[in-house]
Amino acid sequence: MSHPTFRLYNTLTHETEPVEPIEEEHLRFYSCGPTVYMYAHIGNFRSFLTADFIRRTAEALGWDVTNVSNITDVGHLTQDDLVDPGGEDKMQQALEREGERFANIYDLARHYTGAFLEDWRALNLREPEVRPRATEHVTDQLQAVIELVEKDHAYTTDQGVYFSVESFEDYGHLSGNTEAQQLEATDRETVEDPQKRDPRDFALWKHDPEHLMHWHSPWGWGYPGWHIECSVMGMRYLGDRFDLHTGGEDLIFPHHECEIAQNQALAGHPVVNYWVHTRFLQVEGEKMSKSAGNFYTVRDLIQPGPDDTHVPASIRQRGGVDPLALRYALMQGQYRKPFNFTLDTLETAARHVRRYRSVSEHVDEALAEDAEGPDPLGDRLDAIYERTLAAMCDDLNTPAATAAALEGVKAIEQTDRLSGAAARSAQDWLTRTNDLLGIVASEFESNEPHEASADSGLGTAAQNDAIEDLLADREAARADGEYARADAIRDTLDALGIEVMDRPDGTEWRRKVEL
RNA sequence: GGUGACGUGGCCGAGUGGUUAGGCAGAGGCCUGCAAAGCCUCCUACGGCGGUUCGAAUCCGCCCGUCACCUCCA
Repeated sequence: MSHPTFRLYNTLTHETEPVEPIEEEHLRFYSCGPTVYMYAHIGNFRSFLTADFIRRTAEALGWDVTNVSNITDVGHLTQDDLVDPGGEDKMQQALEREGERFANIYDLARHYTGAFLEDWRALNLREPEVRPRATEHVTDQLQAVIELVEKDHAYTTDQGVYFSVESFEDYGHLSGNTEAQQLEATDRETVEDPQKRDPRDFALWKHDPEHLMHWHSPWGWGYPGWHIECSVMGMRYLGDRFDLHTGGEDLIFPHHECEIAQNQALAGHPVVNYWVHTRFLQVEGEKMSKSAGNFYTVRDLIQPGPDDTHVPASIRQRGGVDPLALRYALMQGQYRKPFNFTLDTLETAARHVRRYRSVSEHVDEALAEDAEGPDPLGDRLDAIYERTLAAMCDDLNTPAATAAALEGVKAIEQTDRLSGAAARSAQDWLTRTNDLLGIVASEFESNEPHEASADSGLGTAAQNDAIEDLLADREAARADGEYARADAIRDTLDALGIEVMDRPDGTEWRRKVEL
């Protein structure tokens, strides 16, 4: 079967280009990961999801994938173009804010790293082949800085080491920020390093023996600049030529611009062919911010605590939404366009995810029965899958892909009685669709003790028994024509968040998804 | 001020020259004891002004608006 061409928008060229891996059918790419100083929010994961879809699409095409995704566990200054030893960094601020929770900065990093990985699995993102930590690669970073100084791409001052932007003529290509005076023109409240040669120069190493994390270097105790870690870890694991690099749109400048300069200065040639950036999302039409009250971490939505009052009560009361619903909701905008995340979208997503689960269960039942009969679904579902894959290959058009896939759900639902052959086709389609989109079933459930949540269709055995008892009473009442009593029982169930559905072949129930 | 992205029906969002996106909400119908769920039908838009063309949401120009980055941020 011939596959569609995988195309992605390349920030470097401003064009949507066919993805042509350097090694045939082997995509190698680097994804900028989080700084672990707080719980990751849904915007962070929109960006990580982009990397996950690049992986899944490549795998669906039969390619091998090597993905490196870092964890930044070094606290970097809030102004990385200066080496101001008086400044505080994000992780240090977090530690001071949460001093009672953590014994030191490493404790804090460990905690948030663990939480991040939990969220990652909950949202059904596939694990990268390599997940390097910045703190474990400081020696590599130091060596890179030394090399840059030796090659005259960097110079030292009393306060640290700077990359000399002047030494790299292509600086500004990625972002379009080519004018030095633009950077000078920006208001800066911090004290300049008087020894800095060019306002655009950025720090590679900061001299600061007082920093909570510090390492020994030829320039005394200190810590590395922010941009150098990704250059170093990328090339360490992917070599000095690899295909693609992802990140949020905010990283275009300065982070990726600086990374390109470092890479090229070190390697002597371009290192990365495609740069892919995910746009920020908004929440309910506004920039997500704590002050606006629309700032959601992943765990705010999938397992909110009773004190998380900024989370809508409807979500808190039901113990959070299905993580796959959050994943589905985040797919309703293409990564490269502005996306307005709303609770309405989340609720719709929860319904669709439940629909997939329901169809999946029916297919399982039909497989067990394995009835004789034709297979009206196979060809239809194959065509739907091809359209889904084509949408993903078209610059990760996830809204179009989910729209196409939903037609497959309908096709299965509309089939009155699934033969064994039809069920096998349906099962095969569900598996392929889940491999590509990750919205049918979690691939990590076995790793994680999944707490029974309202819309997982699970629930405690005792609860389910009570519901079954009520339904039995209702059935008896209906059989006796006592509809008033039957409807009263239905109202009781409804108040418990249970939907009752009388189908031709019997009564079914499920938990509601209204948020 | 500089750089870039984007503007589609009540809402979310596909669609790059001529033919239905889809979903959500809403209306009607089928089914049901009544509901719910599901299914069927309906609701037909492209920021504004010019231009190119037989024909533009789709190409070009200008304008308006929104968002983001230029300072930590996915």
